[in-house]
Amino acid sequence: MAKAYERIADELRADIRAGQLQPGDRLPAETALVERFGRSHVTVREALRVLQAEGLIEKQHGRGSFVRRPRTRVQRTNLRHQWEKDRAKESQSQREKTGATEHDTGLGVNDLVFHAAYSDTKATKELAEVMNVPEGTPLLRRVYRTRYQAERAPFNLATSYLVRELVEGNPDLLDETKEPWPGGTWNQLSTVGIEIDRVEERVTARPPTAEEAEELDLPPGTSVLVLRKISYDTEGRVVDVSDVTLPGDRTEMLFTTYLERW
Amino acid sequence: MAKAYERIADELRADIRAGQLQPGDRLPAETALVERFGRSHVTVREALRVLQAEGLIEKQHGRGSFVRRPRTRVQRTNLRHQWEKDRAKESQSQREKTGATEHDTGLGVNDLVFHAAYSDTKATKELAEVMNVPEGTPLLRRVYRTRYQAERAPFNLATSYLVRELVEGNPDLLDETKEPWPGGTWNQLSTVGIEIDRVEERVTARPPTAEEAEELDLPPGTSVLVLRKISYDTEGRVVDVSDVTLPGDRTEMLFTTYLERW
DNA sequence: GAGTGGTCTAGACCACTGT
DNA sequence: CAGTGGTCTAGACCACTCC
Repeated sequence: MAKAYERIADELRADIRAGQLQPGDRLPAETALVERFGRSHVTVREALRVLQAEGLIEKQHGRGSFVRRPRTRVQRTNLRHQWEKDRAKESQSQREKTGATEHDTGLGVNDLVFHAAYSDTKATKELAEVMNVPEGTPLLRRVYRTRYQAERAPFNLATSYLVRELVEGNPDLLDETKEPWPGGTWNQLSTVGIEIDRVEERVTARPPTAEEAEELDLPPGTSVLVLRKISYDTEGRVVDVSDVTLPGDRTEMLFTTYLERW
Repeated sequence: MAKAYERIADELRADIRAGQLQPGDRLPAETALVERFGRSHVTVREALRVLQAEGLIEKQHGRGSFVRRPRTRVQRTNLRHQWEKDRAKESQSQREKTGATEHDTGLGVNDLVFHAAYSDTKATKELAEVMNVPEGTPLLRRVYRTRYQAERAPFNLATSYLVRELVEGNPDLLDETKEPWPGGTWNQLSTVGIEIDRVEERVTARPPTAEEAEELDLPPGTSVLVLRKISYDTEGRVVDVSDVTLPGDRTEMLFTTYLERW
């Protein structure tokens, strides 16, 4: 015999898949479902919880439960790296016009709110290994939050680590008030003679931590994409390690790989 | 005043983060927690559910709740595409020795169990758009399941779509009993004169559907990585579209992008 | 205030695991 | 069998939204 909450969930799921309940539609109230299925409040809520975990519905306190609509996606492509590198060599006025995020989203500079905070830190064992420097090497940590002007929550959380010694030749690079820097990190690095040669990006997925869910305003039933980006310069040194957390339900990452011809 | 289940979750979470509860450790029994916090069974379970959704703990019916250990990861890199293309031109005996999955996982051919099923289908509107063919174009659908010999559940679900007209010149390509094909799809395509030129991969993350959780044996509190791989040949045609579902907690995707020098 | 979902209780019984 | 987590009830009250 199937469990009661599963039968309820199955029936509602079928209604959604069949289109009897359309995206945006409100589900019957919990009290109505209690009536309809002859089960307790707790059991009905368990069924809704299953659907919520599948990302099929969204609950809104005081309003109701709704069939979820797909969120508009932000695409992030690895073609941006070449674009960023090219941009780093352009004139100041040209560079001021647009940033990498605008490139990805198609939005104007004025639609986005940008926040940066710099701090000094030392390489942990794990970071030291990735960056190929001794443990304890002084690093510059830069924390970024970017959000749409119209929304409260940022749409990504980014932390970048630079080797302090490599960048302190230009004091402006240690000054967070210079952000947002026209031309981005790769222009910053070019001022101290560093040219990026290749980028490695490692992608995994997991449910958000409590803190991430809070900060990114993620509803239950969503995942985050975790991206670690490692930038190598032309001498093979690791010059930047960035950890980026992106909402899984609104981010699409696009990677293009070109192959050698036969 | 904080909610009771949140206070319980916070306390247990702190214990885990502080290392008082190590990965693999069993948490106190629910009845013990009911005692300790002076709350009802339901409330304690709500707290554990929060931790489970964060992927911090794993519940095992009849045994207890345990602090989760990180799962061993499978890395999937885009360098494999060049590797696969190179391999497609090697001798039959050379190609038989190893497959792309073994390349990724470092395992031998004998550690893996491979299953393939072919069927005929027609391009849906969505697929037709991606493949740049008319809606209804005959396609060959190929469904793959790959798993470790020692485990029940496959570690990915893959579906590939080929334009039937492009491949039917070689009847062997329509025969699922020829799988696993030494040298993989790109060798198969080379037998009908197709050379792959570039690969686009789109990555998103979301919670598993009920069916995926079932088939991949995913515990609650995990996400899936969804990969759509589109292969273009040297004439710019889309020759393969593959949809792959990967467990987020054991898959790391690595993409390397090379840049032009200044 | 009416209607919605959210939290909580005290208790019962079921299902699974290990001895 | 004892001990674990899983399901379920009937009811109370709280918190939020909207009119």
